[in-house]
Formats: sequence, structure tokens, C-alpha cells
Amino acid sequence: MPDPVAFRIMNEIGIIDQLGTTLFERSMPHGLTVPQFIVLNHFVRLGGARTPMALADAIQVTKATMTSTLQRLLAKGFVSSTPDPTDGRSKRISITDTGRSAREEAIQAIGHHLSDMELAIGAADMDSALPFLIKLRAFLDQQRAKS
Amino acid sequence: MPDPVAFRIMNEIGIIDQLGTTLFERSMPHGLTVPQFIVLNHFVRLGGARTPMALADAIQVTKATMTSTLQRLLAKGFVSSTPDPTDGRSKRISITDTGRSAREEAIQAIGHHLSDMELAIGAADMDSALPFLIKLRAFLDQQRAKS
DNA sequence: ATTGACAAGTATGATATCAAACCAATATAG
DNA sequence: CTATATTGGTTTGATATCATACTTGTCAAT
Repeated sequence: MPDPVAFRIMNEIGIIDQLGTTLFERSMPHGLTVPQFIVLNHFVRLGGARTPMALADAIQVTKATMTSTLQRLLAKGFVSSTPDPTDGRSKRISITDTGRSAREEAIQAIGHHLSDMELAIGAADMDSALPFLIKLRAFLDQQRAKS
Repeated sequence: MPDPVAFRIMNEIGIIDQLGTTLFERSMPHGLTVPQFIVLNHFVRLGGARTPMALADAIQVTKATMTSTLQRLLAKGFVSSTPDPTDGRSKRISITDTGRSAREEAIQAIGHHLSDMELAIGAADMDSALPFLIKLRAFLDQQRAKS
């Protein structure tokens, strides 16, 4: 019997994620990884300071994972951390100027891959696929919450 | 400026992969992971013995990654390994009966998630998304080869 | 107020993954 | 044939990720 379509979808998605991540990380400067880049990007797009928990929720990883990624970004000087004045358990994380530049360089570096991809696949196909992916993500997110 | 559509696609795919993997691994028996399951599944679907390199190519991971996954499957007794009689560098890996049963149990365990998913998203939408994903995967695979 | 539940962050241990370096065996060139 | 290049597999070292357990601080209920 053939694999169910849902299985094949998840299978393709797993491989795409892996190949894409590897491709991007080969071009990014300062040994930036994709997760690190995503955090920097989040700061640039939304501005201001954020707690590790808020970042973890926004990016859909556990707080333990966020701790780990932030430690590396701190070591590279791309983010800074100060104690939260109103909550003794918490911290406020911000991007630094160096972090901003690194993110700019990374954008340049992967931009070329993204253009190639749009050219090869067709922006129209991508536009039509996006809602499907968003729906699938929402479903999985909701399944996770249900535990 | 908004993120390019290719970026958003890759972003969603990364999150879907992560959420899906976690969801599946929570239900699978014997501490099976998704990569381990994929290897067992490959053996059941295609039968016979395979070299680690052939498996790595089929599943699109590096040979180092395959070494690691096979070591864990060997430790669980789900695959067996014998030296290749014709090539002193190589091995022949096969699935064991225990491995076959474990794979059967895993199929049952994740089947329920896959049905839920098909129900929530709609099999028709999945059918139409699949060619897009296959095309994207092929593109990335070809980019990788170009290095 | 004190106690008990909850929340933020970190640490630990397991797996996956890649790149790079390595070893051993095979294949190719000359 | 011998020397070189290639190929199969493993090892090492780095990062990401989750689950679980722990610490510390906050909040709520009595």
C-alpha cells in the first residue's frame, strides 16, 4: 500500500528543511546558524527588548533551546542581556549594533539563494503554497498545545 | 519591507518539521526517533540488504549521520550488519524481525496523527501541495550537488 | 503572613546533524 | 606493478533540539 499523503508531505518537508538549512548555513557570515539568524531577524523586525520566554514562544522552540541559542549570540556579542527590573526571575534581551550588522550581512548572503529559489520554483506557486503551510503549522501547533 | 515569499516558505517549513517530529516522537514505541523510523521504513518498503552509503543517499543525509543512526538501531537490535563479501570497506545492513515489528508498532502509533492531519487540512489540499514540495526538494537537492 | 502552586531560566543527557579529518580498501594512471 | 586518487565508514567537534529536573522568584489562597 502507498504511504498516506500526509506521510509523504511530512517526509518532503523534513528533507526540504534539512537541505535548506545546510545550504543557508554554508553562506552565512560569522558562523551564524539559521536559529541564530532567526532570533536576530526577530529583533530587527519587531524592535525593542524581549524576554527569553517571549522569544521562545514567538519562534516555537522550548525555553531550554532558547537559552542555548542566546548563550551563543551573547558570546558573539550579537545580543545583550540585562536583568528584568520588575521580575527577579527574568531578563531583557536586546540586539546590539554588531548583531544588526551581522544580520544585514546574512540577509545579503542568503538573499541570493532565495532569489534563485523563487526563479526556479516560481513566485506564483510559492504564493499559493504558503496558505497551506500556514494551515498545517497551525494544526501542529494546536496538537502540541493539546498535551 | 516584507520578507520575500521564499523566506516565509522556508520559515514555515522549518517550524512544521520541528513540530511534526516532536509530535511523532512522543507517540513512537521503543524510543524510536523519526530518523530511525525512516530507516526501518525504507527497509520494509524496498526489502533486501543495503550499504550505509546507499541508505544515506536514499534518505539524503551524510554518511556520518547514517553511521550514527545505524549504531543506535544496531544497539536496539532492529537492524543487523555483516561485512560486504565483495568490498572490504563496506557492510550490508538488513532489518531484523524485531525491527520489523517495531516499525509496525510505530506505523500504528503515528497513523492516528496522520489521519487527524488529513482530516484537519483536507486530503485534496495535501494532494495539490505535494508536487510543489517535490519540486522544491529537487531544487535544493540540485543546489547541494552544485558545491 | 505563610504555604503551596506556578513561572522564568538553567543544567543535564540524549539524539540528530553537518563538516572536516582520518583510516583502510579499492580503483585508476602511468 | 607501483603510485596516486577515490570511495566507504568512523570519529571528532560543533550546534540544535527536546524532555526532565532543578533553582529561584512571584503569585494566590487561606
